[in-house]
Amino acid sequence: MAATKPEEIVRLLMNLSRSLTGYYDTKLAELHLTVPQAMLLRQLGDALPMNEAAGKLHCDPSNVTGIVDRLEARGLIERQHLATDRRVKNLALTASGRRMRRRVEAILSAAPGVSDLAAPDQAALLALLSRSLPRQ
Amino acid sequence: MAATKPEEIVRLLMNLSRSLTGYYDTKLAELHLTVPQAMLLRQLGDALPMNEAAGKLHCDPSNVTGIVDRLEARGLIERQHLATDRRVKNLALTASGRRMRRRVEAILSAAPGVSDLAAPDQAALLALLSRSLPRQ
DNA sequence: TTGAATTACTTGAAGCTTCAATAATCTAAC
DNA sequence: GTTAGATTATTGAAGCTTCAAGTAATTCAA
Repeated sequence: MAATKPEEIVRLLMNLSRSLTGYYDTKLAELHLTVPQAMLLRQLGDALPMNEAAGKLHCDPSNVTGIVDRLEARGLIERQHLATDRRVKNLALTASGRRMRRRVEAILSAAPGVSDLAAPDQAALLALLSRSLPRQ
Repeated sequence: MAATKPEEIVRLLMNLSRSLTGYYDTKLAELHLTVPQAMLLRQLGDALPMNEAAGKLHCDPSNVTGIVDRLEARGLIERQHLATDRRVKNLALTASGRRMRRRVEAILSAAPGVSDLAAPDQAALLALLSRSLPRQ
């Protein structure tokens, strides 16, 4: 039997990732939310400095500014100045943001395809993925 | 033992995907190429209508226009009008594009993390991923 | 043959992403 | 206390991405 080409694994991995993102994108569109907006809402169980939000989202802090602008314009979150450090702006959900976050969580907790695997296969996949992840 | 949460698998999947893309991005930056530009070059073993290039890249045709603009400006590819159907523009590598494509292939064929798995584990991962991919 | 659909590509708007540069604030060393 | 250096958030530029709309060319049917 021929050796598995890592290249082929990468191809499948990217396809699956694109497929999942596409699913979330479609579901979230019903709420008029984008994937990055939903990812940010998900992190806001507790108020969070923009700074730390960028860390959770694995993106540049300057990126958070725009996402927050749009969520704030819709009244889903608000920037709160921190009294102890006036550079920092805490992101906090509004009442309507809290309701939206519950709907977002329901959508993001689904995993079409992956959840169809039998439990032992899911465990195996989890193990293999975590061993493929460099560092941490 | 608690059931594996599909959500956790998705998280790892996205992380691995981001990690791989980050690796390619860094390596390609040395060639002053972006990941989408490299992905397009990789497809151009033979000349291809922009149309079909969009299909291979799983993206909107309008997206190809901009990527091609930039690669063409650097003299790596060229648009060739098809005589038999003057709507179609074939994308073809220039001589310098062919050299660049070889360097791109060397970079994209690497799979850090994944390639460190033992052969049987790679085979298992391949199988699990392909079974997680919805349809076909 | 001509008029209506279809197809290929492009453009513009909106949003995401990164990087580099900037303003405001804070910390620490002097 | 003042100043030099870090840190937080923002802005602007460049590129990617999608969708909607537009143009040019082709196909097909009446």
